[in-house]
Amino acid sequence: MKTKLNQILIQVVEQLKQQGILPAEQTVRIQVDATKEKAHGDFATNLAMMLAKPAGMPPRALATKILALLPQDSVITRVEIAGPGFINFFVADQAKFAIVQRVLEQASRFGQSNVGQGRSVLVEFVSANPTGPLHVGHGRGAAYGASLSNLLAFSGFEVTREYYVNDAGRQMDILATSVWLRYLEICGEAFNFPSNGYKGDYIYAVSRQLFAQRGDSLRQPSLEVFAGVHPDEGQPDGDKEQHIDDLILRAKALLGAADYEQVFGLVLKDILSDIEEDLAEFGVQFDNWFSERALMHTGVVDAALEKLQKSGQVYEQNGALWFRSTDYGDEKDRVVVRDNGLKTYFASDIAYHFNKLERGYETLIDIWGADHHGYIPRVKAAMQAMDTNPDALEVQLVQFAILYRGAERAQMSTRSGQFVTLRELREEVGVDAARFFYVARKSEQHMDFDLDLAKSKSNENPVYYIQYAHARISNVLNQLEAKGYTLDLTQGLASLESLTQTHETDLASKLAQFPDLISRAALAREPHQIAYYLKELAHGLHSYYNASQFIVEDDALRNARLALVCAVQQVLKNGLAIIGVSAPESM
RNA sequence: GCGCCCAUAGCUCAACUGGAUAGAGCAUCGCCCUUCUAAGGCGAGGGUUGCAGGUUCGAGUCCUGCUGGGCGUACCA
Repeated sequence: MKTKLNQILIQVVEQLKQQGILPAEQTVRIQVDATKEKAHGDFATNLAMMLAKPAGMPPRALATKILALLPQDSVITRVEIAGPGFINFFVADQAKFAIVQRVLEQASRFGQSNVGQGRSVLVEFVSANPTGPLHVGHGRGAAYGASLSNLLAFSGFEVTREYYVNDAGRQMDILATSVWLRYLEICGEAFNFPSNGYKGDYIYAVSRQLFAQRGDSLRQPSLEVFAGVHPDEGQPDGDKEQHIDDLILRAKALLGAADYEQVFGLVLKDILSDIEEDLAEFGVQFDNWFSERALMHTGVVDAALEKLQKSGQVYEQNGALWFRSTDYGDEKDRVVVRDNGLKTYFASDIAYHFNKLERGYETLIDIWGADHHGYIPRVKAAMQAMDTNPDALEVQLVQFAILYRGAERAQMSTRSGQFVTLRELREEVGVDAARFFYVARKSEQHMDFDLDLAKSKSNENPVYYIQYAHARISNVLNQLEAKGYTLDLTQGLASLESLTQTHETDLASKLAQFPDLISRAALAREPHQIAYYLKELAHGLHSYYNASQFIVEDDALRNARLALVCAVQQVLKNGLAIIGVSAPESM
């Protein structure tokens, strides 16, 4: 309907040009919107107001001219000029119900579009360091990324979901060393655990696993382990960073390359499989787990650096290698190889983003925590320096969820071992509520997450409101059989003209908005719009349910109502599927 | 200091990307279960959209300057 009005208006604009009312070279963006208020009809356009100036006449006068040019159409019962110059269209009730048949025919495909035009998109999200379990902060990125990916796939994009595994670098060494130290404690060694080591329970679990596999064959006397190690924080002249770095060197030296690798590999595998399982239970799945270590070991990072070197975009200073990111608008140049010879995380990221494009993706969507926003200019700079288009990268920042327990703010820190994990959240609140809660908020909006509220009053969560609407319809269909009727959709679709209630036309209009809403949400990367739409649709259903009985004696009326309600159920289901929430048959 | 993000009802959030009288849920106060599920419905109250200017037919939305909060500003990841 909306596209039809669009086409009509395009023709009207052409005629205005021919009549000399509009300059021939005038470009126009036709805008037709579903109205918020019923008094304004079903659709409205602001065309006359947009063109008032180029036409050199008042909006309402122009609107009158436009009205005269509109072709007769049986579907449009009335057109009127309103307010400052809006043109409102009133659609015949009977035409509104045509959507019911479309929904039922297209079923799970209803709402799909081709706005993506088959463009290949790589959506990279979560990508949390594998140094511990996911916490609730990651949950928001996971929920957003998964929903956005579904939304894009539904809208004609070719989507690949990727998790970048930061399995290289110092944090991983600290982790491996922490595991070994806990292992030594299990063996019976006594010492002060480094203040900067990882202290979570999951470290013990891996250490016990290590002990089970290797007995005490990796044991070293603690005196030997701490020999020559810089003192820890809290001791005279102590430095926790220096302390842990020295311990890493001791671990590597005392264990040897092969055994160190085993410890490293054990903890990495343990944590990664835990993350993968955690996400799967949260309804989030990846097509690809992309390893940073692999990127380094296969020489991809070196190749990227070499490319920059050849084009003269890196230089040496103070023993480090710098990339001239200021040439591309960054605040300062960035180190890619440190004076100790280690490549920075940024070096891998240059190679990684180049690699993404090399794999053939046209659009790269990175979903990052908002604390990484300062990182965007340098990555874009690198893409430009690597001779690729920086506009191919689109960074979606997700703000932190600030956790509360009642009025008290809960602190999160992976290393102190005090945090709320995603797993705990799932168990307390449930997957559906958690997914919905996260995705119902605009991603760049700061968000307060009150755990006490989420679990103690979970019945008040809006997700149940939507699910309830879905379940209610299932229940009606069950009741239908219990009362000895059979659903006859063919008759229902043929009898839609018997639907005359406001609730019914409202629902039909709402259904008709779904495809457009999906396209808009996909292009804006805003899955939260779906959540709000579903609430409104559910509200329409609940109102209708309270106002009239669906299972009535009149066959035609009964089946018409049921056809409408089945269509509502289908759309609820499609929308919920995109945001990763289940559509229960009963509650 | 500089940069990015945010500020909307008591609370948590929307507002179709510049449109008409700024909307929902929670909380508060009235009603509605002999009916297909009351996890529901109907209604009421609640607002100078942080403040001050500007842009235009029209601003919660855009521009400038403040105020207040978050984040960033590493040879960390």
